[in-house]
Amino acid sequence: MPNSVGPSSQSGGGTPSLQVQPITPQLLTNAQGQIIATVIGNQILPVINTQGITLSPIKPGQQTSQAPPVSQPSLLRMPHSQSPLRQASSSSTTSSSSSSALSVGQLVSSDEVDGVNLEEIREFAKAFKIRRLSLGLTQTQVGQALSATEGPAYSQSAICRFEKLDITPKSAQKIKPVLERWMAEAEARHRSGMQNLTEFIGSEPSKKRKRRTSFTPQALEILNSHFEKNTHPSGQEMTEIAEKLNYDREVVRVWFCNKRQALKNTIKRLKPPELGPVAPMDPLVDNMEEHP
DNA sequence: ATGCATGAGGA
DNA sequence: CCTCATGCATG
Repeated sequence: MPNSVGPSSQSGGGTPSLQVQPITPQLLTNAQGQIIATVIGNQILPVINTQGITLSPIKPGQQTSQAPPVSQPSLLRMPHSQSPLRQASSSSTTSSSSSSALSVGQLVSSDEVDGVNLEEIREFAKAFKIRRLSLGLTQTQVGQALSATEGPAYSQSAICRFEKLDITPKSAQKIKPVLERWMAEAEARHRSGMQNLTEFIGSEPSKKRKRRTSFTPQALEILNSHFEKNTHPSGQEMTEIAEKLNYDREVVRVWFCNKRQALKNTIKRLKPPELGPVAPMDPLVDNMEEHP
């Protein structure tokens, strides 16, 4: 019997010390891959929890509407006369080219890039997954339900990537309100006994798409070695690579595009906010997350 | 969960 | 051609 849960070596009567243990929700699934329950710490909340959704860490100030309050980065106010032109209208994204680069002289207490609070995103992503599982819904079901409603729709892939934070901060910020809004509705309906969360509005016949190319391990090694030397091969170079490996040139080009993109997409492993009195310096922390 | 594909928008 | 945001298809 494979014990799937983590170490619960908790001898009773221990001293209530300040043991910081990040809540790591574990999922109990059956042979069909269906979620049976969610385990958080020492508590187990089964999905058949018809009413008592015991998790509502909604703190005051959390908007349920889709109005993006666009929290402004704490700007240092200059001891000067400011122009009385201050409009709180949610302006668009001020395209800052450098996402990761931080200007010197701008203290960033909470990590955020492109005006996105990664901290908040991380928090919501985790909460979302827990709430989704509490309703007994799969990523696919959420995706389908989302397509059936007004507003932006997202696929299972998108849901997955959001939960895993395998996306850019910008994307996360965009999808968050959508999921937030939908989740609120879903929970409301759930309480009403209405199980019609996975309504399926017929999908139109979609265009046929090219079959996915499957690169051989040998080809991948060649491609990767090229990529390490140069992430941006010239057209000429790509043509030669394609010839040598006997793949479509376009396929090779796309491979490089996707490869480059893969390196950028992820707000995991973006430096988490430094806690406490300024950590000396993190030269290079390679943090491999486990994959649940 | 992730790899390759598509398509819009930008130089 | 590239980057970016996303999704279909697949392991």
